[in-house]
Amino acid sequence: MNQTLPTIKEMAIRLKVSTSTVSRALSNHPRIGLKTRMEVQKLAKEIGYEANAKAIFFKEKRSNIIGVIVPQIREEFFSEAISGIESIAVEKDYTILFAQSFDDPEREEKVVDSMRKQRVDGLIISLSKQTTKFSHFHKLDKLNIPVVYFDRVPSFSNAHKVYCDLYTGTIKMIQWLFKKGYRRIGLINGPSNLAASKERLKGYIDGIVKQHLKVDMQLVEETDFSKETTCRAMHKLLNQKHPPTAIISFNDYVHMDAVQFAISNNIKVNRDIAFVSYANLPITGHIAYPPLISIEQYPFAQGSKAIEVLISLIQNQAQIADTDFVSIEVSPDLKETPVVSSPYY
Amino acid sequence: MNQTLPTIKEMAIRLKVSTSTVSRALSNHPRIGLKTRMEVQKLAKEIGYEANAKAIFFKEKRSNIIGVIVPQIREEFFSEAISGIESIAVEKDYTILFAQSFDDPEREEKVVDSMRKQRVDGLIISLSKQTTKFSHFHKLDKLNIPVVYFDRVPSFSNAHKVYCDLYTGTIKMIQWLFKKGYRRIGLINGPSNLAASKERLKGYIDGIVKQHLKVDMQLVEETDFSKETTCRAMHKLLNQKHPPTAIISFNDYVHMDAVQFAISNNIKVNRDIAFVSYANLPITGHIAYPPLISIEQYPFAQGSKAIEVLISLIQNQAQIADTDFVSIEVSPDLKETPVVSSPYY
DNA sequence: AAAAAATGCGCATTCGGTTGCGCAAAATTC
DNA sequence: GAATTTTGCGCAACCGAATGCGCATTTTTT
Repeated sequence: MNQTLPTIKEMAIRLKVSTSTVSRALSNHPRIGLKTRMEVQKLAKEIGYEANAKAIFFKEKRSNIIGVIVPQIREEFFSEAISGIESIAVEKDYTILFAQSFDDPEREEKVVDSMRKQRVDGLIISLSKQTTKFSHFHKLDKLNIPVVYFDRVPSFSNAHKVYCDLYTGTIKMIQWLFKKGYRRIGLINGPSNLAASKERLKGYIDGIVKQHLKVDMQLVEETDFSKETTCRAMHKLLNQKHPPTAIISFNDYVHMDAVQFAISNNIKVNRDIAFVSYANLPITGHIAYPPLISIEQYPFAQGSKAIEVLISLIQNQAQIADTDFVSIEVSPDLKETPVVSSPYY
Repeated sequence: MNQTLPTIKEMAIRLKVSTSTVSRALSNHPRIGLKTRMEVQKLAKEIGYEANAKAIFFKEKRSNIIGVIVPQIREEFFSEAISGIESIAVEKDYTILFAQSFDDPEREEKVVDSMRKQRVDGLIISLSKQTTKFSHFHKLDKLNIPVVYFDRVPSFSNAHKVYCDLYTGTIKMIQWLFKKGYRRIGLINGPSNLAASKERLKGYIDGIVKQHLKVDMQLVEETDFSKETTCRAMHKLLNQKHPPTAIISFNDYVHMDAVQFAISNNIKVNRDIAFVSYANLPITGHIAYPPLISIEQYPFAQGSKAIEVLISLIQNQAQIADTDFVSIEVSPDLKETPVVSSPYY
């Protein structure tokens, strides 16, 4: 067990030169003679010298570490996004410090604090559902730690953001349905207090209006994401005088529950009623009745974009005025469900 | 923009004491008088002083950072595992440095190296499918960085491991099927070169033998995880003189593809043929035909266990002999698919 | 009242590198 | 051959905190 690691000091002693010479020789400083340089580098290789990154980071006041906080990694959207973030990070020699808020503002504050204490070079975060306080983020400003919000972004404008515009996506979706001949379009939305639900509803209403259809709030139901309330919503939608001929589900999970309910009510999925959804998860490639189309939100791309923005912020920190805020809207697309290979365990 | 952060030096000057006094006052050293202590702590609060963790980590030679490497975060098994790791980490004031190998040994080596350079306090890793070289891990030993392998663990014994014994799980599953009256049990296995496939096959054979049934290799097919080969495997299984009455799929994704194929061949799922699987993913709670039972591998628990072992290794580093290796087998269970709420995007 | 112990604080070193500056020797110029 | 430039290297400061040791005071003990 090699308790003491090789340092430049040791090498300096062994080679009877100063530590500064060793340091410069290792970084190929032209002022160090070729002979000395070679000797130093040879010895370094021999004893397996490796600079202590902690010492350097300490002196240089950077760590090459980027913090990433998402509500829950088990949500496929976020695991894809992190995958995108991580793959760019490795490319650019950054590492990812990872944490989850579990949609709890208190935990979010705690993990943001711990990232601050670790002095990450920058932070990428998708906010918890309930975040209303931003004081823990302001503390980052004092340390000059740039923040890029993604997907669940704050509403104020003085922040760097990368997100997907579901409002427009919803309008596109309704346009698509209209073109296919669907006129009574239902929506199983999420809880009305969520921003994501409001966005969808706004897009839904404006989309309906845009096609010169009548907005009928009988066609809008809510789910709290449990199978029960989704089924209840389906029940209400199906048992009206004029039931919908197309149903938009809040996400692919809700879609699956809705489809199951439809089947058990002898409805021919995508024939009697068309089902469409948001998200476009890999799993939908394996289910019997995937949505006809999904709104693809490109989590991997959003993640990649977010870290690219962040790295440029980090590297140009000095030149950036407080008033330049990056705001990137990833345009959602309508996508049919692709066939995918299953992951391997 | 507060370019210069408060340091003990500044506080020392302002209070006309030495930095050592400030340092000790902040940590409530008894040798510092109560009055001085209070003054220092008051000023610290006022100017929002916070010790520079980098300086401390540098001096103390630890970072409170634990590295975690998995093949792919988008595999639900691993995202659950990391969730388990992260939740314990936050509790114990560690943070998680995260990376993926994407099942590429070269990338694995690269990310292990970057974790080493970052001087993580310890490493948790699930190996890539193809890892055969371990030199990058040996380099960690020199730095006294303990490693805990989980799920995909190496075969040599001198390593700390946490994993799930699928061999036993498979035997249990066959016993369960036998008790339910199934006698012709098929297996859609993964590629035969994978350790995970070998383990399942061994369990399958021994399980069949244990029930005094005859091993019939006609009942064992392979998939490369694409829908096509899974369907081909199903086709072969169904078109024999005596087709299986129960089918074990390699994982829930393969299960879904297999079930889809069965349905399109007018087979009543779980009536004509019983379907069982490994993994027990949250998504199976949303599909129409979940496996009758799944082998639950407790990824969250495995992750939690792994980090607990690692933290104890880190904290008792001095006392631990090189010969004490922890090896924890998480016992797999047979589980019916639970109904779950959908995650929210 | 002298000796011993407790109190309160500062000096200087350490962690492992990087870097500005200076100085001597060698090489070049005029 | 003197002046200038280039080459090669070392000294010492610095990053921000922790800490062993020592030195005065003050307090307690005998």
